[in-house]
Amino acid sequence: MEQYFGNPNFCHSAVVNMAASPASEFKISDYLILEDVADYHHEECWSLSTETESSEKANSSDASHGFGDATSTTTTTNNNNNIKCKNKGIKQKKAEVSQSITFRTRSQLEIMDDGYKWRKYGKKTVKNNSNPRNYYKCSGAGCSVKKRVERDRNDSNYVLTTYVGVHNHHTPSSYYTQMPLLHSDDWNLLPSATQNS
DNA sequence: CGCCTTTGACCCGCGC
DNA sequence: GCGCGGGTCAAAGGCG
Repeated sequence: MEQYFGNPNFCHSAVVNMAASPASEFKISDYLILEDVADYHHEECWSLSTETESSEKANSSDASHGFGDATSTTTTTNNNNNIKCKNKGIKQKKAEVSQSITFRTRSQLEIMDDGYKWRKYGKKTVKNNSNPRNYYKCSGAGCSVKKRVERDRNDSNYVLTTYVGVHNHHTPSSYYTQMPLLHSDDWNLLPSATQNS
C-alpha cells in the first residue's frame, strides 16, 4: 500500500512504502525527530507495505522491540537467526533493517534537503539498476543514522530514499522534517507550495 | 584547516 | 569452497 505525501521544497509528491514495521507500531517521529508536531492525525495515514525484501528479515529481527536507537550496541536476539549485536557488523546491520523507512519520491533531484546534514560515504552500482546507489551518514555528532539514495530501477523519475536508524538530535531545520507528514491534500496549506505532478 | 566528495578496496553474507 | 552482490572504509583530492 502506498501513501502520498507532499513537500514543496522537493517540488514533487512522494509515494511512501513502509518497510519492515508493524503498522500499529510505526511512527514517523521515530525516524525523523520532529518539532512541534501538533497534529498526529497524519501519522494515522501512514501505512505498511509488506512487499519489501527486508520484511522477512525485519520480522525475524528486533521488530518486537520497537524502535530503539540504531546506534546502540545492546544485544539483540531473535528466534530465527539468533542475531546478536555487540559490535558493529553485518549482524547488526540486519537488525537495523527493521528500523528503516523508504520514501519513493518523484523528483529530478536526488539530493533533497530533509533538514539534516548528511555526509556521503559511499557509492555503489547495484544489480538490475543502471543508476548508482549513494550512501550517506548523518553528520550530527554521535548520530549514526544512514540513508541510501537511488533511482527507482523501474522508473528513473522516482528517487528511493531509505533512512536507517533514529536521529539522536533535532534537525537544524524543523520545517523540512515536518513535510513528510503532510498529506497531499495539505499542499495548498504550505507556503510557496508547488506541485509538479 | 576542516569538511566534503570520490572511488577503489575490502569485508561479509548468501546462494550455488 | 567460490563467486557475487551489498555495504562500509579510508585515502586522496577539492573547495570554501
